[in-house]
Amino acid sequence: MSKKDVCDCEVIHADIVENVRNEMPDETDIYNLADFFKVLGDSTRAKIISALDISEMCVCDLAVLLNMTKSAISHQLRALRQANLVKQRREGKVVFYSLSDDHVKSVFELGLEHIKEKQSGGQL
Amino acid sequence: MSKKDVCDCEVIHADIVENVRNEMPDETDIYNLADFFKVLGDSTRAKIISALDISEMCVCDLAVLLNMTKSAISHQLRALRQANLVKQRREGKVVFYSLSDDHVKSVFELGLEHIKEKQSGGQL
DNA sequence: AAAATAGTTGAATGATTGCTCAATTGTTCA
DNA sequence: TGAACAATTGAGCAATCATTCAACTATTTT
Repeated sequence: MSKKDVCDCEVIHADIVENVRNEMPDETDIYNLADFFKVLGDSTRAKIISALDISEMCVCDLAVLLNMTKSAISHQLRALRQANLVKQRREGKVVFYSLSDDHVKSVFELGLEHIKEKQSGGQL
Repeated sequence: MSKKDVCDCEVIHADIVENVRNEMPDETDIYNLADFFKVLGDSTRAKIISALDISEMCVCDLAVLLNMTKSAISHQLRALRQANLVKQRREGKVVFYSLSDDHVKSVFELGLEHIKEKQSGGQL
């Protein structure tokens, strides 16, 4: 048994651990999922997504709306693009961004439900 | 007009910007939502949640399952606890953790749909 | 009371990350 | 062609964060 190399404790419930190990989603999927949430887990990117959920916008519009530089917005749009959350459309000098699918909207709405519930339910 | 203090560009579509500004969710909500996703956006915490979704587990079990120290697991459980994602139950020396509500499960499943779709649909 | 085990906590550290700044690309218009 | 503007990019910096390490609390057992 070499599992104790890293873990500094005995297995308490070997049966549970084995069962969970077999039932757990593929490690790669979990990793990708965490990366997906990581992209959503920044307030600037969350604002961008909330905005694009209402209307297609160009980089400059987003910069004015969020009171940030075009550069900062562009950097974050890059992250959103790489995660397949937004798509772009060029019209002359202007690049318009919009959400690339409906999943994000659903995920956002579910997340909002969660935080709203915790706001009223428990006190911090 | 003092908005140009930060943004280094002219407003391209003032009407769109104003409309979006009025329609956007409350800034506080977006901020809390981003914090919620930030907690999910780490592979260790995502694994813990995936595991607890299958069975209640103690810190030691999780440490063995994920091949990490109890300390590292405990630190992450603290983050999950503060975000109201997990709850604890003590039984003697052992503390059992479990998911605190169903929202997380739904959010995870939606997120998985998203990444599965992108896997088959587009190539990197 | 003392030993043993499960879990928590705080400080320290190495890695990641968001923004700024400066330079560059791409497009339009004179 | 060159000036003007939208957007992108890379390097650098400060802040955040995940893990380690060591010390500590809590509970059980002898």
